[in-house]
Amino acid sequence: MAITLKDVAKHAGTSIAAASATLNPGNKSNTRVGDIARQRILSAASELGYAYNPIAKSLVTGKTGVIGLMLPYADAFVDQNPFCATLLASIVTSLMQKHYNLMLYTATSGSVTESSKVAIDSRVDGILLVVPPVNSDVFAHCDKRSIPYVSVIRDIDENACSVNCDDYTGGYMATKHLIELGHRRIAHFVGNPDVSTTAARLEGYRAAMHDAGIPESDHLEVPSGFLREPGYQSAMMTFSGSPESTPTAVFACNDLCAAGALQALSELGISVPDEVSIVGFDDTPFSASLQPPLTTIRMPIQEMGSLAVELLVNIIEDRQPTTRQHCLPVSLTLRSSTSTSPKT
Amino acid sequence: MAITLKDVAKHAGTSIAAASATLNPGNKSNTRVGDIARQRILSAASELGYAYNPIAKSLVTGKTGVIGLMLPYADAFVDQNPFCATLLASIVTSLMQKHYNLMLYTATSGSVTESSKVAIDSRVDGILLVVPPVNSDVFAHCDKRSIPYVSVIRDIDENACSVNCDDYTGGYMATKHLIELGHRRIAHFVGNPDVSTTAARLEGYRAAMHDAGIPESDHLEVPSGFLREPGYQSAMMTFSGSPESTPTAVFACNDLCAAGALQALSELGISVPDEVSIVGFDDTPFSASLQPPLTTIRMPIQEMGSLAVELLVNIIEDRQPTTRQHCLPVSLTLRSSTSTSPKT
DNA sequence: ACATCCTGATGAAACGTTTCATCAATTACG
DNA sequence: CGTAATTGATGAAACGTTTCATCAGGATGT
Repeated sequence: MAITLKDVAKHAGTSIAAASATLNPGNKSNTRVGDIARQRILSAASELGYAYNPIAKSLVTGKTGVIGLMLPYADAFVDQNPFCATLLASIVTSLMQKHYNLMLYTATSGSVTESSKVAIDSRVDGILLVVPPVNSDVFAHCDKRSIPYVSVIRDIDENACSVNCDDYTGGYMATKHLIELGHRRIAHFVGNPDVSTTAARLEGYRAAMHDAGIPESDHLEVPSGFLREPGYQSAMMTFSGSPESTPTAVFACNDLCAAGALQALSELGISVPDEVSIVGFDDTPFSASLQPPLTTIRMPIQEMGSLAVELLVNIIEDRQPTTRQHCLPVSLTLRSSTSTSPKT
Repeated sequence: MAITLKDVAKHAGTSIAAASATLNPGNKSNTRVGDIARQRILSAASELGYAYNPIAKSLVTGKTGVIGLMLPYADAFVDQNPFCATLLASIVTSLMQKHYNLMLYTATSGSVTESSKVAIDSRVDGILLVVPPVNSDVFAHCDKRSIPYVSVIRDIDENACSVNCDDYTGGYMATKHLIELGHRRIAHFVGNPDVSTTAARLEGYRAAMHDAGIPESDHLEVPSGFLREPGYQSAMMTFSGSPESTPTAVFACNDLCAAGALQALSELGISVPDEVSIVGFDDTPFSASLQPPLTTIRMPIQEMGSLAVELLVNIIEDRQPTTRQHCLPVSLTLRSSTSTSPKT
């Protein structure tokens, strides 16, 4: 049916080895082929419409040129969080530059390990694990099959590679920004406990509060989540009480959560930022479209994606990276959702 | 190095064929294996830690169990339009249910054909082409290699499968909604000319205007685009003139464009919907987070994704679909960005 | 003139499956 | 009881590459 190297070789009157060496860029053999033969092979190939079969190559080389990307929380993260799209775009772009292809896997929170097995079994050269839940044992499975991996947005043991951003400092900066605007009663809408950034951002918040000498009684940690809906709910609960005991500012665990809070406050008739200030975390393209445009902590999402790819490809190609644990800096993006405390 | 079927067979004292038939679900051969042998093979496999090699299987069966997804406009569409994320989530979910894996490819607008060749050459079983530019000859390449494909959001010739939504009716409904609210000077922010939906939505707009007997002079077609920035620019241009000659409503080509317009109007101090009404198109999760929440035409994005997968898998598995061209209905989602015309 | 080295080239052995053709032994059937 | 069908099982030939080992001949070096 399909045209193979054998057909091309026969048509050109050369050996299969010569045809392989000529037509294939990645050929590592010491097969040499002269100019006359090369020309004949080339024209035979184009004449017959030869289509190269990477499957056969993979079988012998043991490499597929494919890396897997595991995105958990299929229903929520991929669909709803623009952060995911930005990361994905960055990863796929970096990967194509390095001539790797991308196999995409998703999982629900309970099935990360299970789904990762599927990925591992499909013989990818390496795998990128994004936000792997804290209790997951994916890493062990990768090790067992000796598949290289890089974890994105989750610290793991020091032998493995990971790419993070400085969530702790981000939490600290966000909170400090609000404190400097004169706020003292500052709520933190806390993320999901199975994501490792949650704890880091919370710690940053607590540290900033303590460093400013704000008493525990003014701390307000509201269990929330990384989606719009929990942000909405948390804001509804927090701001339905009497105005005196209510916080004047919120540090939301991410922008989506902040968007939900914004919506709730709008419905409650509470003005942002005049009555309540809000800071988010992520700075996705859509955060600037919110009304008011959201002050937030900028995560270097694109850089994280390309760095993760860089690391993984290095490991795959046997260039062990010097630094294995990366923590990228964050910064404060000032927009219009924060202003001085009304009680100052 | 790795454990193969041969190792398992030797350890179990059976033939390779028996081991293959036992350990592999998709085995189509007539090889029969009894209970005793089966048990020995099973335990040998788990004892040795046998890892199945799909590459070898693909080589002989000619199937990879992988379908390719081509997302063009890598820099803009994937990164910025939440519509893309929703579609992607739907596709990958449907695909996993059918036990296919997803290989993701992106391209810039100029390189769709080029990038698709990469996809085709990597031996996917089929390919999903999303929003293929109108002048692209990807289809021809797929045909040449006889790779099945389904086009999403673009009509093509009647032999090929495609999944669309009813853009024409959507444009008509959006415009008619504004007309029924008493608006007569209604602008349409037109999308990019290389996307086939652009023309359909524009036609719907024109038809609704004509059917309402609104004179050509009240039509206002502003070349814009599917992103936030062009929406912003178009609104800035349109609404900087004197209020009398200015439209009282806008039908934006999509929600992102509408978001940009919303931003511009907010900066110009023009109230939505009190002074100007806006309708979008797509209804992505984020459109409800805009301020005011956006009235828009709902595209059945998830259904389109799963239908496209359904069709493609059917073709791959030799069940020719009865209907090849699909056009899914759209509906009007009423939110707060539209109200009666101030001039009524 | 002899050993050495490079160049161009080739045949064949992998890689790990699937599956076809074949076979012996058992069971079913009329 | 003889023939046919079924069951359990196997060896070996694909699938389309890569790459190793080998070789002939010409050039080079001493």
